[in-house]
Amino acid sequence: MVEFIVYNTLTRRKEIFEPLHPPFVGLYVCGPTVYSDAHLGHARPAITFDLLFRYLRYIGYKVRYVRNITDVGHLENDADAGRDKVATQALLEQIEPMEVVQRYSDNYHHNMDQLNVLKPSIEPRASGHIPEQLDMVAKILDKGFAYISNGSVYFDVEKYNLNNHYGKLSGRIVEDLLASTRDLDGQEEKKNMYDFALWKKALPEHIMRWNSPWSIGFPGWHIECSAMSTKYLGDVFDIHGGGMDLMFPHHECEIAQSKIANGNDSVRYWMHNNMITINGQKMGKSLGNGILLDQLFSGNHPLLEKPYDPMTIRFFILQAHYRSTLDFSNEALQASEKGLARLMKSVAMLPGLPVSDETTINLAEWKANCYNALNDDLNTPILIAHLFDMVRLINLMSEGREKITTADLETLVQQFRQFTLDILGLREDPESGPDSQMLPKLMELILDLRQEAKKNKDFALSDRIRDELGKLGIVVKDRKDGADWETLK
RNA sequence: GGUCACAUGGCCGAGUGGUCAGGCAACGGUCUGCAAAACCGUGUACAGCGGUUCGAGUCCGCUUGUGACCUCCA
Repeated sequence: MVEFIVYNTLTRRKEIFEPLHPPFVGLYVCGPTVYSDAHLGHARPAITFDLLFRYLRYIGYKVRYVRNITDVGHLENDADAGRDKVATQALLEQIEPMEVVQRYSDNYHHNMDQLNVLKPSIEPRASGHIPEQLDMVAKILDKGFAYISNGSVYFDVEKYNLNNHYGKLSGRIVEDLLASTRDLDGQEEKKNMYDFALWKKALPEHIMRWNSPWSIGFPGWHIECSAMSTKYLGDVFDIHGGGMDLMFPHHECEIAQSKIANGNDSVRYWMHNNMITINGQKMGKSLGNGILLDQLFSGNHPLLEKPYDPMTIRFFILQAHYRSTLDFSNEALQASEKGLARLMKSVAMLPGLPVSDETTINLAEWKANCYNALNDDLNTPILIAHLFDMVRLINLMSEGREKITTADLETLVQQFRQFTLDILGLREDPESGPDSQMLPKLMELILDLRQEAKKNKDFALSDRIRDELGKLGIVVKDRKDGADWETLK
C-alpha cells in the first residue's frame, strides 16, 4: 500500500497514515446542525472529507465513514436562558422541531448530491442516540469527572486537567482560559467558567427535552459526537475531521469526554479544513455575509454576478489546499469555471484520440506525480496542476504533435478519469431529457448548411449563422474538416 | 486583552534552501476567408528591514498589515 501522509492537528506535523486495523479505516466527521439551509461553508468540509473518503477507498482501504446530523438544537450559548437553534426556528415557522430538522436535512442532502459528495457509510442523528449519550454522561459521573448542579451535569475540567492537558489540540492552557473567559449569565452553576455541560436541565419553554436521571433536559453540545463515534467506530478510531472553527471548544471537549469515558484517547489523527472567506473575512451567521448553496447555484444573491454550477464550486474548493483559507469572489469562481470546462473537455475527447505505434509522452512519471500530490496530505492544487499538464499533452496528441499507442491510451483514459472523476469527484455534464438529444441533431444540420455556404464562398451567410448562434449562447469552432460547437454557460 | 495563523505577479492559488507549479486574465505568434478553440512564446511575484548560508519566497529576529479562535458557527 502506498505511503499516505496526513497533517495531524494534534501533533502539528505531517505523519504517515497507518490505520489501527488495516485494511479498515474509521473516519468521523462533524456534520451540520440542521436549523437552516446549507451554505457555502458547509461545502468545504463535506468536499474535503469526501475527497479523503474517496481516496482512502481508492488506495484500498475499507472505510467506515460516519458523519452526524445534529438535530438537537443545543443552546445559542452556554449560559443562554434556553433558546435552542432548532426550537427557535420551529417557533418562527410555527412547526414541530422535527419538521425543521427534516426540511433542512433534506436541503443539505440535496445540495450534497449536487456537489457530488458521496453519502457517508452511517449518518447518525443526535436525537436518535439519547440513550448512548446518557450512558456516556453517567460513565463520566461515575468516574468522578463530572458534577451535578441544579439538574444539569458539567464536566470538571480542572480535575481532568490535573493529569491531562485540556487544550492540547488547540494549543490552549487552562490558566489562560480563566483569564479570557467572559462574564456570562448562569455561570454560577459551574465550578469553573471553562467547565462545559454534559447535560442541561430544560427550562419550561424548552420544547426539545428528554428524561434523564438528573432532570428532564437535553444533552450538552459536545457529547453527541463522542457518543456516536464511540458507538460506530469504537473506543479508538483512526481519523476525526471537521472545520477548524470546531477545534475549540468542540473537539477539545470531545477529547476530554472520551478520554474519561473510554479510558483512552479516542482519535489517532485529527484533520481540520480551513475556512472560506468572503472579501477576506470569514463567512458566518453572525457576520451576515453567508451565501446559501441554493443561492450560489441559482445566482440569486447580491454578491453573485451569475449562477455557478455545483461542479464549479467543487472544483474551486479543490483548487486550494484544504488547510488554506479560500477567498470567495466572482472573478475567482469564473476562473475556476473556465478551467474546469477545459479539463472536462479533455476527459471527453480523450478516448477518441488518434493512436500511433509509439508513445512520446512519459505516462509513468505523470502518474507518479499525481499520486505523490495526493499522498502529500491531499494536495489537490498540485494534482490539478498535473492534470492540466496532461490536458496540454492531450490537445497536442489530438493535433498529432504527440503520439500514443492503443495500449497506453487505454491506460491513460482510465487513469485520467480515475483522478478527475473518481477521486476529485468531478462530474461530467449529465445528459438528461429529450431536449439534450434534439440539440445535437439540430446543430449537426445547421453546421452542415453552414459548411455548404462556406464551400460556395457565401461567407456572409456562414458568418450570419455563426453570429446568430453566438447570440443564443452557442459557440461555433471551425476545424479543418468541419466544425464543432459548444454552449456557453 | 490572551493564544495562534497568514502575508506570493492583474485575480485565484501551490511551493520540501539551489531547474520561473498550475488556472483565469493580458500581450505577441502559428493555424484559420475572418473569428473561436488549440498550440508556441512573453511577465525581472514573493509585505518591509536585518540576520544565518556559497545560495532564502522557503530558516531566524524585528516591524507593519490581515485574519482566526477565546461565544453558536463548516
